[in-house]
Amino acid sequence: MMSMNSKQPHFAMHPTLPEHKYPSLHSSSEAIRRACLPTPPLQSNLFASLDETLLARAEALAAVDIAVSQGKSHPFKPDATYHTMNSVPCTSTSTVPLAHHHHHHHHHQALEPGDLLDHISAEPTAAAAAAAGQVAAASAAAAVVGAAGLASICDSDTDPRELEAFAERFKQRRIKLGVTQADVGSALANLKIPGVGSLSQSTICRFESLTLSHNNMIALKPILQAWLEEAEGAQREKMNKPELFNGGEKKRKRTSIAAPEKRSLEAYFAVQPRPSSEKIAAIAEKLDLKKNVVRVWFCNQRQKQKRMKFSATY
DNA sequence: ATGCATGAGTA
DNA sequence: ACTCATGCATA
Repeated sequence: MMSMNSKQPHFAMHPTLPEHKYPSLHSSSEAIRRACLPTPPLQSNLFASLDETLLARAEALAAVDIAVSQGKSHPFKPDATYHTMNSVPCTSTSTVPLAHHHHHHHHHQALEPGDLLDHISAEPTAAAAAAAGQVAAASAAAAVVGAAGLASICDSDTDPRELEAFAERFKQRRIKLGVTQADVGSALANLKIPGVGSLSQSTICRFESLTLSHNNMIALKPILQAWLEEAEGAQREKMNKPELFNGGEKKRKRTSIAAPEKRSLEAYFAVQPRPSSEKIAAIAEKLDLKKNVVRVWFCNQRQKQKRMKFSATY
């Protein structure tokens, strides 16, 4: 008696449609993103296997940053770390979500010191490359689709421009309907689309602002499009009631990493986006943060790099 | 709107 | 132990 109300079997791309699957959506798109990204001038560890060097350097950078910013603004640091560390292993916050699945190829986890490349010359058109590599997606309407159909869907649905345009239209029309992002999220469950449950306000917001991965945008588009059409079609109906109240559940406390620590983390990240477990531990200790907090921070940071908005995918 | 977190699926 | 899709909590 604690979690069973909220969301249920989330939409999972297309668990009910075994017919199509993304060929190699990930690998290709990911590779493209990396190739197109500004690629920060890191890899400074061609010989430096010394963690200390990196750490020190990163810290130095952070220090400089701090000094500069505060040198003309505040006579002293705003506030030290005040992160609410609740050692409680949120195991009770089980929200029973998703049931997705994906598959990528491989990505070297251990970046060996001596890694070159990273400076791939920009490919002709990211869009073209993406279209070529990503011959998939389309969950809702993907029912049958012949060769021709597939081709067309491919093109229009994977094009970042189209996605951006759709996101814009979506928001516009959503507002026109006088519906909030949260409303949309919960209303999705009413669509009764196999494998599609409700989504949070967060996700709808991120869709509209393109702060989701390219693949995620592609997967969500048909679903939101379907909702939009439904909603506009029955523009007279009354929305559902999100009657959601909590019966004394354990609230999750969000950890807050103070600005100074955050700057340090960013400095480390610039040098080594994928620190080893040991380095993470070292960083955690230096910043007086829990190791897990640091680990998660890096994970989230990596995800951010892949979001549409900032990925130079186009 | 966004930061930190969870968990399924992988490798 | 990572990636990816998502979400709760919060600014």
